[in-house]
Amino acid sequence: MSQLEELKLFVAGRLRTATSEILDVIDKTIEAYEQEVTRLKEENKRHSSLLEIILKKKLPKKQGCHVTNTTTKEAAPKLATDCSIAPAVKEENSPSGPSGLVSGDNSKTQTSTFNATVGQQTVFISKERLLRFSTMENCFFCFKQVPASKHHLMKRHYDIAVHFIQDDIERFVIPCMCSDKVQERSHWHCPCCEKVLNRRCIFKVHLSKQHCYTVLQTKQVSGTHRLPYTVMFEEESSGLEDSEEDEEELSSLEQQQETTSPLLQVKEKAEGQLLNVVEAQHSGSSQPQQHCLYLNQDCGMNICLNARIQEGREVIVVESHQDNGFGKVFDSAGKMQHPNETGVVTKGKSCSNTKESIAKSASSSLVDLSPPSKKQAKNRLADLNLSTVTTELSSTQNRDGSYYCKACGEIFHYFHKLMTHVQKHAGDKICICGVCGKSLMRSESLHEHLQNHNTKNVCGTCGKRFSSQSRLQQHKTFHKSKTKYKVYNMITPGFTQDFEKSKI
DNA sequence: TACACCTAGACGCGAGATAG
DNA sequence: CTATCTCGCGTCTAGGTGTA
Repeated sequence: MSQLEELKLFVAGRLRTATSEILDVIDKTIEAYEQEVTRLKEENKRHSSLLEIILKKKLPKKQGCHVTNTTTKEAAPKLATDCSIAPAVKEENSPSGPSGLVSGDNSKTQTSTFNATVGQQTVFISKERLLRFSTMENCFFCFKQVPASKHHLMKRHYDIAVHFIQDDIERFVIPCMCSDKVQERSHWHCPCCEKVLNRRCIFKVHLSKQHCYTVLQTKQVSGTHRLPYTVMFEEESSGLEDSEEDEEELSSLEQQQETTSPLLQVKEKAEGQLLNVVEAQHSGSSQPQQHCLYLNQDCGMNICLNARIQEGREVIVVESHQDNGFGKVFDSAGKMQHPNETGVVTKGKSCSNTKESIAKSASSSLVDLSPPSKKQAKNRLADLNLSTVTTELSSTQNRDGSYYCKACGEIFHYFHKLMTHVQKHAGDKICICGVCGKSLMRSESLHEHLQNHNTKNVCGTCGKRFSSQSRLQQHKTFHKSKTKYKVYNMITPGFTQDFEKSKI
């Protein structure tokens, strides 16, 4: 037997051994997996029956107590039939919690399509549902290896969740750090359109505008107000371990509800006072007033929208304060320039071969910048940049009518968008603010920037200036939410501890 | 047809909060 | 104290619409 044959036999033997070992491990894994599935099936059944008991016997009596309670009451029957809700939402309703992800029974109904990379849910209807993911193993929602402790889930996920109302049910979406992560940051999975958004505010706007959901302020959600009646619900939810114990708890909970009903009256009274105070704060403001505690988001998002619609576009007049040097603009030669009445000083420069000639003409143009009309200034800007750029980085129209940039090949459906794009290849800023001298890429950006100098967009609370009315409105909602909590604390001192650590 | 404008979203930065 | 994270904001980008 040659050495080659011996080697073959040796390798074959090793391969057989390795294969058998691998198969053993797989068998064991499958066996353990099946056991887990069986256990979870039983657990699911138990939880389902328990949920039925709770829904039948307990929750109808709590109607009108609190949002947290009504959500659970309505959640099961509604979610079961609501086809408009994303798979993740349906999955959330399953009592199996995190274990449901591997449950064979639930595999059909819980196929989460919106987050294929992880298959996890990020939409919940109660805090307790989220806390079922609590484990000392790695957090299910974090990309990094972090133990999913209760504290972690609360601090890193629940506390910054986005709460919204869908079909009269309060839900919340937690941020996750799954493999869909955007720039190593937490992000948000839209439960409706599967879109991944990387900013909380963007996600809230997305929910509000794209899906017309009522987005609640973070600190105004029912789960955050840790009144006794919400604690009551927590106890109820935490008792989902054993049906017998649950029956006992249900009876005790009924007793608790009776004892806490005066607290509910106090809370309703407090809400009434709160609304009065809030309305008083709104008086004198042009913003629409809101009359519902749980429509606070309307004070923010929706009011913001209304304001944008109602507000006419403002004419910006930029004043150049040359006495103190503020607003002075200098050309490349150090010569002071006078911005035109639009606050725009065009700076002609190109990366082309004709750089010198263009710079020359640009320089002369700058000197000659007597205040022409805005349109003239724009035309000059176009003369200085676009025409030059197009000669150097000329673009071509495709047969289908679209345009593409010869420099990078990027395709545009609109010619003017191509022209804007081409400016990037010129490699220089083209617009300079006549007030502060800041250079910006585009005239639209400059227009937005100029509103920083507009005294109209000043926050009355903190005095901050903003680039646009919408930004100011967005900022005002920040103050508004804080104000409400101050009021809330005054009315119901019991809340103080919860909000002491907030930004108030 | 060119331009202004609106809108949604991305991106970067600084400030502040918080966990370790 | 430091690293990490979120948030608010300014700016940029691109799709789309209205209008002169």
